[in-house]
Amino acid sequence: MDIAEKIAGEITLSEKPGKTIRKWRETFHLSQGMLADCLKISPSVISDYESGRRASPNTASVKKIVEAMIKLDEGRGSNIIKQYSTKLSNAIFDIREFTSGIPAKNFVESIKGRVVASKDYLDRKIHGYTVMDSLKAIMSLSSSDYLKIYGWSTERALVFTGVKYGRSPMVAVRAHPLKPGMVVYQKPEKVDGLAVKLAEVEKIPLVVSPLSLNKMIEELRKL
Amino acid sequence: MDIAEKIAGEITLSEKPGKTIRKWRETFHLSQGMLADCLKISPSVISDYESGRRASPNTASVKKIVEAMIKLDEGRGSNIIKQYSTKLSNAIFDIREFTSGIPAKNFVESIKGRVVASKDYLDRKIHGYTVMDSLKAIMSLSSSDYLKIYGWSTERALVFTGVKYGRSPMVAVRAHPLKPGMVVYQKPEKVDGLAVKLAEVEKIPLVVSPLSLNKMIEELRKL
DNA sequence: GAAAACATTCGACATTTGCCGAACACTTTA
DNA sequence: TAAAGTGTTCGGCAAATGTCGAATGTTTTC
Repeated sequence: MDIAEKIAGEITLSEKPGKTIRKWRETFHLSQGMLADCLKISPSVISDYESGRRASPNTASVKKIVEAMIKLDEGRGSNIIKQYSTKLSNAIFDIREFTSGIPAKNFVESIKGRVVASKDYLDRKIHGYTVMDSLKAIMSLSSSDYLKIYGWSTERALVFTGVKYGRSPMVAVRAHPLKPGMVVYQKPEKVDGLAVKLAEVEKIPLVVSPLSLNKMIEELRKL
Repeated sequence: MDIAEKIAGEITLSEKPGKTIRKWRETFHLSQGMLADCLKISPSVISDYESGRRASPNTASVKKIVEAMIKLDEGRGSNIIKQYSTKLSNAIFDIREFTSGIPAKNFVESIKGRVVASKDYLDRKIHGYTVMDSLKAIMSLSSSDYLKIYGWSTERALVFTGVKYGRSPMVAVRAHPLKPGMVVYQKPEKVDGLAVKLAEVEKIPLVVSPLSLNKMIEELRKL
């Protein structure tokens, strides 16, 4: 279930689809002109929709509009979800997007990591990372905050510090709809068997790094 | 986000809306005739939609169809999510919807429960419950499966058995977008402090029952 | 204040949809 | 096998939509 589906569903089920279209356009901070340009149609079409001149747009039109809004937001690198990031908690030590994807293997090497689960899934690219304190993150971030730690891309490594056995982070990852490209535990005492199993089921590489927090961030900054 | 929105969104975003309409109609085990009767239209209309004769149904039609499907399933007391319960892992011991909401306090009393967190939020109604094995559920249910354990209503009690300290279930609840009306631990050894904190943050009553699994189910069946 | 950006209204019209019902086809039940 | 239940196809047609562009209005920027 992604955001496109949610928006499309909401528009479709609305008594006034046009109003809902406008609501979402404004949420994305898009002008009618931008939307119309993206769709290569006249701006008056968007205005007609939003005013309710057409009481019941067809699915093809709604689909095009929703997809255009998402595409435009993506193109600006500041999606609506990121706008809500201003209130990040102090659970996050570092969060970065790479300018281009880093091979997962290189990422693991940079933190002298050892893969303990889903080793077969290291052929992917990592587009960013988030370093956070395990307990604080779980304590302070509810499910709707998770998109904050994912930043622009879910193709990222979630790095948990303050991990003893690492069961809770993997449970949280398991329960949440969005999945990271990799999970890293920084200097755990030991890795919990259930965490390994959950990582295998989710096909998410689970990596252990022996570096100190500062050293690890230092190395990640070099990527 | 409810299931109507998901279905409507999926239909709208589909390249072949008609096929998706059919998929969901069959998922609900409804005949075209039933759907047509409910909507007071000719069955051939439904057939035309599903065949794709109309490439792009309008939002009003999709809305009516989706709402009719949901209404018909409700009227039969066996919603589609419940039907998936037959394929649920053996993590689920019991799942039920009440015909009307039960006061949370009565629910707690029936299982001789003791509230250990969010006691102030017991003024709500509980519309159903799901009894599951904590570890098995976490292991076998990913985030998209959570709707299975929630049944038709999220206003339900999630009852976890096989709980030692109860941290993982609360972590999972914390991470997931949908929140239950109550969380119950059946005979835990002890209750983990973080679990209590998470329950307080989420404003979800956390209840401990001293009953055996069978005894507790027996009592819940009496509600 | 002027220009640019953004938005609205509305006539027009080709195209598509919502819906009907007749005729037919297929599947299930007794 | 016959009847009942379910589904399909398609001609027909009124209504609605997608879209244009001209004319107009509103807001923002310099």
